[in-house]
Amino acid sequence: MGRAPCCDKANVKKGPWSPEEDRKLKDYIETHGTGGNWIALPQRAGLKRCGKSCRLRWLNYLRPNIKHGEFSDDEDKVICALFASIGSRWSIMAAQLPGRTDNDIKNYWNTKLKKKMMNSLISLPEIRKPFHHLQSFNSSSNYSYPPLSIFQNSNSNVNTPLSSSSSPSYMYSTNTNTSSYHDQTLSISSSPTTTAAHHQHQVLQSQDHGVPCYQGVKDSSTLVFFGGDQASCSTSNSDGSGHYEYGSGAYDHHNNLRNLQSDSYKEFGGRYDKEKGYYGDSALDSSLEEIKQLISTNLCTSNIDNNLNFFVDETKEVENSMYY
DNA sequence: AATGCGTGCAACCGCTGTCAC
DNA sequence: GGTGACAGCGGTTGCACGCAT
Repeated sequence: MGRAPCCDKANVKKGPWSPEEDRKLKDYIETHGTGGNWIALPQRAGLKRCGKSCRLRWLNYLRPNIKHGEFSDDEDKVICALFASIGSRWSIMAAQLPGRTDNDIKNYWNTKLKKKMMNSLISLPEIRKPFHHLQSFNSSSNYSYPPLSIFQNSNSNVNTPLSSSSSPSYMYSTNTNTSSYHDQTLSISSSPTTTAAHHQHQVLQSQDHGVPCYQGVKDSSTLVFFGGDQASCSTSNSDGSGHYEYGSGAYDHHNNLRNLQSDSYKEFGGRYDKEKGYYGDSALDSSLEEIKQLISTNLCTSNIDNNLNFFVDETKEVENSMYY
């Protein structure tokens, strides 16, 4: 036999904490500490809560020196850099950001920063620079990213080599009339304000299913391509409706269903589309690996701090451009 | 004013590694 | 050595709030 059950699951309160419960928990811990035993704590503190719930409440909300509110530009930089380096290791990120909790960082990334980065990364000529030396390439290329070492002096845990799970597959072109994108010469966009968030973009896609499929977003001067696998190929929507395809399928966050058959999205970065019956955030989800790789590559190819500053500045610019 | 929708975030869920029994 | 609880973590959900229609 192992240990006794931690608590009577049927007899503990769930849901939001009341001010009175907060006070009891805070008073108890400030007086007695946690004692390294969260399971026994609620009973001792006079709370009808599971120890796990108490721990979460304390760590995420009641603990001293917790920061609430807006994340600073510097914090944005750190989160982006760490995400590129170690992925969704929120607790490690929290260790680098005093006063922030893993839950806070996770929420911030999922609701704001991910979209900011996505909007920024897919539209910025500067971000494409690391790829300029590649005349042409596809998803089978052997290009590999060097490990990121930004924080190696502050925390060895975050100096983890990048994932090698997938190879980059991006192509950029100023040619707006091409339906087959292979072996195109890479070039820098001449349009500084190009963004995939502009609403009238038209969907283009590779017609050649014998090689990795590329989907692009087209505006008057620039194409931005994101790599994908065969599952991301789908029929083109060029009806000018403002809906466009992106990524590798719609992802339903609430039901954990991936719909690889979907054929359009309401809007880049959007949420649930009742008309279509699925979520638009999938564009972001399917490109997370691209975000990580783009951030990593950009960071690794030139001065890190300059690039981080660049991220923040350009993100603001793109955000502003979306609302003109 | 009523309703619907999008968003942010607190809290819960479930998994994994560790450790007590 | 096996079993099962604990602690910690990342993913997911539910709900309140604000804004748009």
